Amino acid sequence: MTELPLRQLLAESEVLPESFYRRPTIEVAKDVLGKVLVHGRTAGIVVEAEAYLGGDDLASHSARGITDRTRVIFGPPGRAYVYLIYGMYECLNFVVEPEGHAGCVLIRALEPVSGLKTMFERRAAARKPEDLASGPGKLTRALDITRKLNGCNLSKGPLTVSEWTRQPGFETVTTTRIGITHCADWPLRYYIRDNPFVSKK
DNA sequence: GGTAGGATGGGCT
DNA sequence: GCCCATCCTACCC
Repeated sequence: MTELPLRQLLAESEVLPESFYRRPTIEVAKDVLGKVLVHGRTAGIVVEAEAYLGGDDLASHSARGITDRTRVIFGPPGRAYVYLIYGMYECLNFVVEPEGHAGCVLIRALEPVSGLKTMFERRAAARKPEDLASGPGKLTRALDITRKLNGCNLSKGPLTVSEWTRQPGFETVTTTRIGITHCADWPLRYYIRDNPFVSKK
C-alpha cells in the first residue's frame, strides 16, 4: 500500500451514482469491495462489508419497523445510516434497495489510502496502518464519521464513495456476520481475500 | 500468541 | 431495565 495524495485520488475516481445503491442488498455488499470512501482529507478502500436485509433478517435494525432511528433505512438509497453502538462507537452503513424497502450494507474495514497522518492522530491506539480502520468503530473514528452524517447523500457529499481504478483484481470471501446473535449462520459478510486490513480472518 | 472484562449511552420493551 | 452490527487494556501464556 502506498499513500496517495487526495487530489490525485479524486482525479482518478468517479463518484458512484444513486443507481449503484438501488439494487439488492447482497449485490451492493459484494460490489462495494474495492470502492473508495472519502471524507475530508481522509480516504480508504472498502475491504470488508456485511449485508443486513429487510424482511425476516432479525439482525437488522429495520426488522422492527420504522422508528426515529431506522427511518433513513426505509428512505431513498445511496444515503448514510450512522448509529451509535455500545455507547461509544459509531457504525457506518450504506442504505440500499429502492425507497420503501429496507436494506443496509455495514462497512466493516478500510485500507487507508489518503490522510494516514490524520488517521493516526484520531486513532491513538493504532500502532500500524493495519490498525487504523480494521473494524466498523475504528474506521468511523479514523475518518471522523459521526451521526451528524446520518442521511448524508453519498453521491453528493461530504461523505462520498467512488470507483477506484487502481484496485487490482481480487477474490471475495464469504462468511457469517460478526457480533450478532440473530440469524448468526447467514453468510452475509464479504471481504477481500488475503487483504491485511480486514477486521478478522 | 491469546482472551476476559469493562467502558458507556441510546433505543426499545 | 436490558440489549446491543465494538474496542481497548490488562493479564496470561
